[in-house]
Amino acid sequence: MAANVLVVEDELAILELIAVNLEQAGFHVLRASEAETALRLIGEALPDLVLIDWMLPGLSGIELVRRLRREERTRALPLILLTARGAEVDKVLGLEAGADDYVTKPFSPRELVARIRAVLRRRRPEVGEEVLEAGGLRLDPAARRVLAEGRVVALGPTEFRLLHFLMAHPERVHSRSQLLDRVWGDHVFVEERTVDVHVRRLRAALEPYGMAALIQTVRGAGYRFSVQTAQEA
Amino acid sequence: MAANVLVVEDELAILELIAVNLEQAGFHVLRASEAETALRLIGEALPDLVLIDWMLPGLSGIELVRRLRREERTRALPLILLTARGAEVDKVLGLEAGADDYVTKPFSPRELVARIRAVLRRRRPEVGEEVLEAGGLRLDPAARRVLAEGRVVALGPTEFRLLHFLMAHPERVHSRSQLLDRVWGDHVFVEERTVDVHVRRLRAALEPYGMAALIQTVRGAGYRFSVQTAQEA
DNA sequence: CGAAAATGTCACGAAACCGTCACTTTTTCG
DNA sequence: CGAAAAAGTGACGGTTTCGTGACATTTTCG
Repeated sequence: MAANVLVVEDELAILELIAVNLEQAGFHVLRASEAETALRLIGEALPDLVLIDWMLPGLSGIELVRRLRREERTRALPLILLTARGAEVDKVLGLEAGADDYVTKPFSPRELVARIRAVLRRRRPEVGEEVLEAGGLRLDPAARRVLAEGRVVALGPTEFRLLHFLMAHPERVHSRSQLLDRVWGDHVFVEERTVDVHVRRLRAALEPYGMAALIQTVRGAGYRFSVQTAQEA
Repeated sequence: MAANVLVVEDELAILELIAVNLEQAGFHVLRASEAETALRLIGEALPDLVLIDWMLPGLSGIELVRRLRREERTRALPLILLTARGAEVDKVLGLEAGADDYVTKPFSPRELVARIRAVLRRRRPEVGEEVLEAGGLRLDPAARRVLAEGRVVALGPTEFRLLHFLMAHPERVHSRSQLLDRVWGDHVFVEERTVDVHVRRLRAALEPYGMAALIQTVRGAGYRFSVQTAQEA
């Protein structure tokens, strides 16, 4: 998951309270205390969701929502409004302006996290769901399962993602840093040699089916999934 | 499409106006002019969506919404509230009570139909009433009964819905949050780990028939109902 | 009303998984 | 040939994830 959430809130105590809760729930948090900073951050690092307080100095929360909905780039950006209890009218205006949801202060942290998750879930399209087949291997992303000649191959989460990526981009070499970016994630810092270890684990899992040769080492460059050169061993 | 829509509205002129428009749009319309009749109709012929006027004699619209959301059988039922213009507070209360959307009177017929379609679309693709059979299990939604090799399996309501959903979408992984959305319902906020516990209860119920292996854990991803891999233990 | 059933949450322990390291083997190249 | 570089291998500690039993609360129903 590890979604980026931008929190726009001028009361610092509340801002931090929210941030702590979100980070505990596994989100990465960006902070802004007024609309201008928020807009700049959105421009720089397009977050996955923005949590906006209704009361902001300068450009108000609802105006920020309207503005984000108007612009092409941010039109589909999930937005949640924070409103004070009792300001009922505002909430409806917020929803009409294009917010995806709203949360009233004071809020329960659990509800906040639940609503964020719900909104994110609703937005996410299904991608990379096609079944991949090559060299006697069959990888089904929806079922999270790999079959070798009809037999189930036991893979850990990381090995599965690694094989998924390699099979989605076969017959070409991927450097260790590329693999770290695409399989582990951009912002994750791990040693490059970690890739070696997971390649080894993946090979070990394929070995019983005689398919370890599908994952090939290209010395000085990286790894490759290839059916063509697999036989030559 | 041909969805069943129950309209709850005490002003007969408006009720008929709505009914005509909906029928023209291809919906099948049920009518009720107060909450008690509505509840009876919902009990008899579980409609696909209920359109509820805020102002009703006796049990008010919003109380009806709350009640429907509380009860097991109707928790996931799509609800739209009809409110008079200007009654902003009501709308928000309605949404908080669990309505999926609201429409202000006077409304444009086109908007009404559009919102109904939108809410229905957002809903789960209805898990039908058809009998599901897989891996020696037989689930009959109409009878709300599960048979394992001909013998009745004792399941609680939640376990039944969980198994129903899993069997309706077999051979693919469902994350805990997906399951919460589609088995518990969008409006419910419960911990993700709750899913684990119910999976455990479901497995315990299937265990005596040696069918616990049908429900599989996919580490880091969720759960899966699968006949294919069930044997390999 | 009161017993029974169902539900959601928590705490604890076991198992799986991950990243890193030290060491070995293989390859490259002066 | 022999040293250096690159990749393979096995092991280990720490963390995450999941299964399990227990418990309090709510709901159902006689």
